[in-house]
Amino acid sequence: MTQSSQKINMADVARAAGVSMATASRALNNDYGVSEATRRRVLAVAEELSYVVSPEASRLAGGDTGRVAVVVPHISRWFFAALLEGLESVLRAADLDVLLYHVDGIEDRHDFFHRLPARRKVDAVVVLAFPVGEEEQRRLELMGVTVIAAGGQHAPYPNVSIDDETAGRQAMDHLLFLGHRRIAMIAAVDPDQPDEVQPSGRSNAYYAALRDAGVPIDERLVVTVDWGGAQGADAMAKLLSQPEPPTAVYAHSDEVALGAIRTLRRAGLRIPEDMSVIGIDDHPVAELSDLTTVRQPVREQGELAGRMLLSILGGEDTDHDVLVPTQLVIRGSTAPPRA
Amino acid sequence: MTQSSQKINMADVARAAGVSMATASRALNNDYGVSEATRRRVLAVAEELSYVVSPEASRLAGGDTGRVAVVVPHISRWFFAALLEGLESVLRAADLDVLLYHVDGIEDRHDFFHRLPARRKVDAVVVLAFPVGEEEQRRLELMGVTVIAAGGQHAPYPNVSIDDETAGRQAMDHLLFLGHRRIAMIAAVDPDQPDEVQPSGRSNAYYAALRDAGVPIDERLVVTVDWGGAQGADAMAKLLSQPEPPTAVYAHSDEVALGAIRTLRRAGLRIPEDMSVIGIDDHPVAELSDLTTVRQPVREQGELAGRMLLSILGGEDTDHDVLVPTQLVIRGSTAPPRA
DNA sequence: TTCGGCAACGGAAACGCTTCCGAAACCTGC
DNA sequence: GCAGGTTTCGGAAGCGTTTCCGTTGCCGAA
Repeated sequence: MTQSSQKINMADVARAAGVSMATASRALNNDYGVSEATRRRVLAVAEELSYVVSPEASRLAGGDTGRVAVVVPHISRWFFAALLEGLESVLRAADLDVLLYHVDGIEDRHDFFHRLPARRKVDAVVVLAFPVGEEEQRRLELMGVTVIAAGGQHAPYPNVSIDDETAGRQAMDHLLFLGHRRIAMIAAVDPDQPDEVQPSGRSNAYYAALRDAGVPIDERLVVTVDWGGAQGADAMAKLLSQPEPPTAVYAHSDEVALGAIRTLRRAGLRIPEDMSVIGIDDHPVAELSDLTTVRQPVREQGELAGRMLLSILGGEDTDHDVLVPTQLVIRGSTAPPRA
Repeated sequence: MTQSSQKINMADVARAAGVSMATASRALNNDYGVSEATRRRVLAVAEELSYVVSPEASRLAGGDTGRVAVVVPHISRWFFAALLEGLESVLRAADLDVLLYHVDGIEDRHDFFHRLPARRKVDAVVVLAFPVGEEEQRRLELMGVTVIAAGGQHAPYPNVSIDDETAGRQAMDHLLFLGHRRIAMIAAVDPDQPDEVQPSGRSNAYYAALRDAGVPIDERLVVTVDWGGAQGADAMAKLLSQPEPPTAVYAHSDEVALGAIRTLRRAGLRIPEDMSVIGIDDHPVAELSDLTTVRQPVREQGELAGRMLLSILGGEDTDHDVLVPTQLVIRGSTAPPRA
């Protein structure tokens, strides 16, 4: 049994290597002031004894925790998961551990900011894709650590995200360019977020695009639903029940768009002949469903946020806000309206 | 500024409450041997001073770390994310912190088991949905902590998962019941996993079901691809290029099935009239795509694993293996073959 | 009144490291 | 050969808790 290895500490290693603990510590941490020969010897002994420093003791004595808290409102939705994946990869590459905090729903969220379970446990916190309210900011401040954000909007912290309004414009302009004039919008809101802080760039884009195109706005063509495919399906039904349905639908996300498509299919309508549909995100299934969309690089945003954090932690200056570009991806769900 | 709160330690609290550190510690930890009045006083002072114990110091002196490592091969795939979500929710409810380790690809995986970055940092590790090789088991043992698994197969650890073979049988039996005889299988393997440890329950089900139904096996109807929608699409194309294509397709997962459907649509074939398609998992988009599938409760598996871990950590006995039931969900992608 | 027992509490020794500071050993150029 | 500088290294003081023992004070029983 290697059970005994549990009890080995730095003193043992130092003794076995014939050096003091001070030197052993420096060697193990690749610190300055140890000859190459000594370092190698210490490292060899450590390896031999299968020794690893106790993070607890190390942190108690030394400085930072080597951990960062990541706060996410959802895990199993692709967007959030992809963001997390990108972030985790760069943080772990930098030997930072990721503490995952899923704030599931408004109550859980309140609890998180109130109890601050990550307090004293991390060097930084990354807020993933949700807007932080003012009171919540004040709570976060109590932690006294660096905070950055990714994937969200209007964050008061250093932030990487896309420009939602631009993305929305790319989608709308595509539909307009194809000749559509009766364009509906299925706006999606996250029921888990307080209303006041909901970003609205994707909605703004709708109105701005129509205005710029000189198309009058018909509020009956705007449906707001909770985020999700099923809700998108319902919204589409609502749109189809109107006396003068749209010829195209702009959905705030691909999932919502897919829901809309299901309704259209069930109604016997063909896509894109009878109705054009466009989403945002470029969710993996968008490609499988031949859905035209606006792509945003999600994993990259996570990675970028990770690098941003690393450099802030390293004391470097960085851009406060990084905007990553989005891009129209034309597939088979959009076409000019029937003449 | 509450900056000063950073420096407060238990000694300060003890002093302010007029007790010794020993008592303060006991009060803060709800330990035995403190009068109710004293405890309340200490708690009040702590709250007042906005004090929280230093986890590092606490762990150094005391026992466990209050953390558990979760190892996942993928994050942005729905199945893994949902599993993680369930697990995280119960662990965090039990005040355990979740350390996330994404082993991305075979190299990263090797590195993880070799360096054991979670060593000495956690009380337990949860292996999420991937088979652990023998050498890897040996490495894990070095950590000297509890290990459990979820969502995977044949784990040598306490485990919660579905019975893949049963799930596969449910899918196959449905197709057979509908009258299909030429049934193809699109088998999916994870390119990130070593071949030897790939579970094959879903494949076994295919052969067993056909055998039991007295249908001769045609190996040309079996296509094995890497996991993923695009690969499913390719596989379907391969199947369609045969002189005598199948009348139904059994895909190892919904994503793969969706890929197959895209190919079928592009080929102008109707589903289910010209071809039945069935998947496994009940991915959220399966509903949106009207895909018949075999549902497995994913989040629940994560939660179950969490509870299992909790009771093991609590010293209780638990079932070593928990199998959660799967269920056929009939939607619009399957029908009897054309006469 | 005395004494055993118990609840409440305090002193102080770990826990395993990092790092300040000083000492020793080595090198350089003259 | 030596002053002065540069490395390399060791001693030891923390870091902020938990917990083992002991002590004190109080109560009821003898």
